[in-house]
Amino acid sequence: MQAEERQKRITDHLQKVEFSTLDELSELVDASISTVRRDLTLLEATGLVKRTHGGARLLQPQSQEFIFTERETRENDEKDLIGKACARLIPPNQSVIIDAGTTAFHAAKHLGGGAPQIITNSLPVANHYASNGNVEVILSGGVIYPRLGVMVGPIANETFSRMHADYAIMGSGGITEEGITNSHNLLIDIQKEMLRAAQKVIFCLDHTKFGRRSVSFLCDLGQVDSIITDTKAPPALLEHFSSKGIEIVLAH
Amino acid sequence: MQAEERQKRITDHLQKVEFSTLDELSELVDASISTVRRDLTLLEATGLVKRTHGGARLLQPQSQEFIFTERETRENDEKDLIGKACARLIPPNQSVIIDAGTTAFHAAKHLGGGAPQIITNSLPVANHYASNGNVEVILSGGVIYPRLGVMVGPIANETFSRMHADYAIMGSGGITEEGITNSHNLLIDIQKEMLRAAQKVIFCLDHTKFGRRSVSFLCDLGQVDSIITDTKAPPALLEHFSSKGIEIVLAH
DNA sequence: AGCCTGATGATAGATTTTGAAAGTTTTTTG
DNA sequence: CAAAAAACTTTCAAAATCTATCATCAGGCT
Repeated sequence: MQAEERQKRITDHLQKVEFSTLDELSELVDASISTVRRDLTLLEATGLVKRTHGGARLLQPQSQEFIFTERETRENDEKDLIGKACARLIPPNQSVIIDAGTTAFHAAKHLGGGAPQIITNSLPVANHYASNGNVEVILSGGVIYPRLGVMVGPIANETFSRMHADYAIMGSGGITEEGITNSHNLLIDIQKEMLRAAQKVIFCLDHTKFGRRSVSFLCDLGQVDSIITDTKAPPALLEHFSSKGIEIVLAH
Repeated sequence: MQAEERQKRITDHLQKVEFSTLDELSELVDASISTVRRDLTLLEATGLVKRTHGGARLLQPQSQEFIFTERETRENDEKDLIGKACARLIPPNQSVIIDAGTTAFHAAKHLGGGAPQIITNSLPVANHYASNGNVEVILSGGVIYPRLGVMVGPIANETFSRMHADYAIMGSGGITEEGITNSHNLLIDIQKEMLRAAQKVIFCLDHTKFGRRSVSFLCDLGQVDSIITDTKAPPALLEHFSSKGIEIVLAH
């Protein structure tokens, strides 16, 4: 049997059983334990499978969650730091709108303490708090945009159009001197409503977003109160934003 | 069995029973008491489980992943069969409202094939389809009711009040000759809207629900088109419902 | 052919995990 | 309150598993 076929069979098998021993796999693909070991090391590098003592297990059991949740978290010291810095900016007991997207999600993770009301259109954020009794989570509703777990469409729009909140924690695809841009039109409309609904607007943007321009225009800099980013953000741009009266927080 | 699988089984078991003794766990995973102890110390470090004298208990009983999700499924042949039978009743390409609750959730799992529109206030149902591109899921929005992952409140109510759908797949706390009852008032209002919005109303009720009466009245039998239950349901009551023109489906 | 390459299976020594048996602490019982 | 029982921690040797290495073999190339 070919190496690729073996590896496919192994992953398929793991999809079904979640855990498996080396013996089992070795018999399944009719190869020696050594070979299965080697296959597993390769598969592990792809991120689908995790080697364990004596076998392997599926890394993301069936409902592949959403693009983030655990996987991204590992590598993202950066985003996580931004998230923490953002959470520190928010006083306890405020109502907070949380945008959909990985960066905002990381901020949400650290909000736990004193946020009595979280308003979001992000399914991952909702899941994160759903089982946690001491935070009130309001979901916007709407059509689920599959891979990202965002709710979009008229229902989501309308919910936000009728909301008011103390803070909005936002993410986006890019920021330049001309303003903030994002990639999806469906999201833009909702984000505009979020900006309108919030007293204070915080943008969480890692350094890769600076100087980038996505397809759709979201808002100009006048609507932004704070920007939280990491230490690799270009100082020139930061200086410019600062001169426009935007609070800049460098997460470290 | 390998370490990780053992630990998962232990947590799963604890999700169900909240507390368990070492002997019990040791037998469950077929390992020595020493090993179970070690596993528990590890699990305790993750924060999910708390060791106690003589056993372990779940640290955050609320965080049980909405009580259902995927895990319980395996053992629930009964509810699963009801779910399958329900899915068979629904022609392809219909819009389907799905109630929150375990029974309706099981029906949702089997709908995948030809249901282009699912409308629900259940977070678990949403999660189940969120990563699956070929089903359109509309979430009602609302405040998340922690333990169950249901969205409730005015936003949810209003969303449903403006919807129309071909089918509603419902669950409830009890059914008697006088009608259908459920336990939470917050849920009742939404369920009433669901019934109104749907052309055809299907109730999924396992046999334990027959003859039981919960605190709040939901609807009388005239509003029910079909009841799906298991073979242990009391024939006398079934006969009575049938005589009122309700279609009865026994899942087997 | 002859040589190289890459994959495979086997083996030896290092590492981890396991179960059991010490001794200590906590809980129960009289 | 003290003794007994149960449960816990620590320790240790055996068992299982891992990594690294090596010999073998099939296929490709000059």
